[in-house]
Amino acid sequence: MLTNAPRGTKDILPEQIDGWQYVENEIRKICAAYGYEEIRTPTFEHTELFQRGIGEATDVVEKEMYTFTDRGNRSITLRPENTASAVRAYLQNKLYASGNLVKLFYIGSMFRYDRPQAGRLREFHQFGVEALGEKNPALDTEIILLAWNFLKNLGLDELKLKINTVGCPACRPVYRQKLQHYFGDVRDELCNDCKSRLDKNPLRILDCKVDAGKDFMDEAPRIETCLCDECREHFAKVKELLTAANVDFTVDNRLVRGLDYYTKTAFEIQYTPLGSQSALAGGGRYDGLVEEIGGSPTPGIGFAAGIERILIALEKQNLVPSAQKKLDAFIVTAGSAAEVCGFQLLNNLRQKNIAATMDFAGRSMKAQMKQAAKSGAKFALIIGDDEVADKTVTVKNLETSAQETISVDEVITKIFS
RNA sequence: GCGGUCUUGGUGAAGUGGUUAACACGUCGGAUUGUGGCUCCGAUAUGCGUGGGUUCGAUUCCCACAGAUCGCCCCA
Repeated sequence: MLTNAPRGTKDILPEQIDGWQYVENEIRKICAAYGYEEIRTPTFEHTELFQRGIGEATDVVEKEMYTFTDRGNRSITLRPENTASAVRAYLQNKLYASGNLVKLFYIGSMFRYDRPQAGRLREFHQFGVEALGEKNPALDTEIILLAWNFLKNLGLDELKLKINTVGCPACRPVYRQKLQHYFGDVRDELCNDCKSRLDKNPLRILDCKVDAGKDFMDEAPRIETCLCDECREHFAKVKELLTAANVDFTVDNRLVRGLDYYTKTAFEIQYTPLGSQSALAGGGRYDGLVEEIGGSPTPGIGFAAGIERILIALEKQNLVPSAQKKLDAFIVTAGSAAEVCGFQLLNNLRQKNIAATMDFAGRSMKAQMKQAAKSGAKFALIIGDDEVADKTVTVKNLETSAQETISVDEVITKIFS
């Protein structure tokens, strides 16, 4: 118990950190290229921010949040996603004051109380971007391209980009009603989940896997038939620009985002080998969110990507580079006088940022040599009684086995410069 | 939240209702004087996820719980 991290959490160990840093560096690179700046928001927020931002009726808010009352009697929630926080920070810090489009990205832990699985943790890490203040469909495309190129550049194959439009407050209600009528007629044939979705969120019936094969699905009304002119043109433009950018995508009318704030463009990038947790990134436009949180009407669009999932995908394809951190030197000593000299030398080397270490366990010289070899150090710096007396060091090149004895004072200049 | 599978040392694992829980890797030590990578020798689980139960006796059978994993769900 004491030695087990809570269910759904994981330690990221030193041997895994290369992959994380690699992905984080790639994130920073591509965000710089696209003009997105990093923001870091608090790990927890007022519960109400998520209730309002994500939507009361969503699964995330209904049953997946880590919510507690703090000692000051505030209802606090560990962030289940970062879009609401980013928008809150945008408003609180008046980032809109620049008058320009505000482009942000973040990397951080998110928390959802879910049943853990490979690629699904209770504390997990997302990277995401948000662009606030512009409704141009070119921006939708920019965001999709950022996500797509990011994953492509990592070398992942078998990526699938799916896009859809979910309408806006003018046309979605119309579609919603149409669906309710349509599925209402075949209510008895729906699975139990979908029966309750019928009232809450009929759009979600469309991507139900239980009912997927049933006859009435094919005939279900399509959103295209209900879109208002603005949404139709917007979607057409996004598709046109994606095509111009030479990106393969499929329009999936069943792609419905689970968070209430999405409007118009919705997209998802899947990596099919991941099985049931195949969504690497997902996002879309959320033109109503800023207003919902208390700002003046401001369009926005963004996406989030799961870093653990990306790493699983990279591992599957052997794409995680291992940065070999080699030691420059391993100091080997024999005798207590030598140990002091060795320690001095160790300190001097480190002052010059030369990666060095020595044995502190009092092992035999032979054992120290073994360790030196195993450490990957290029040089063994050997100090025994003779060297102490002469103020010298025997430098052995562990790759070539060549060795020479030189003055201590010359070690840094002769060997490591 | 629902259903299935799994859980043996630092790692990969074999195995049995009953005296020493195989093997391999790793780790540590040694093979005479101050020198590694090869080879050889030796050491390395009072313990078989946790807690109960059945039994003369359980790591092996039963139950519960926990964790991992797969599918559902959800989503990144």
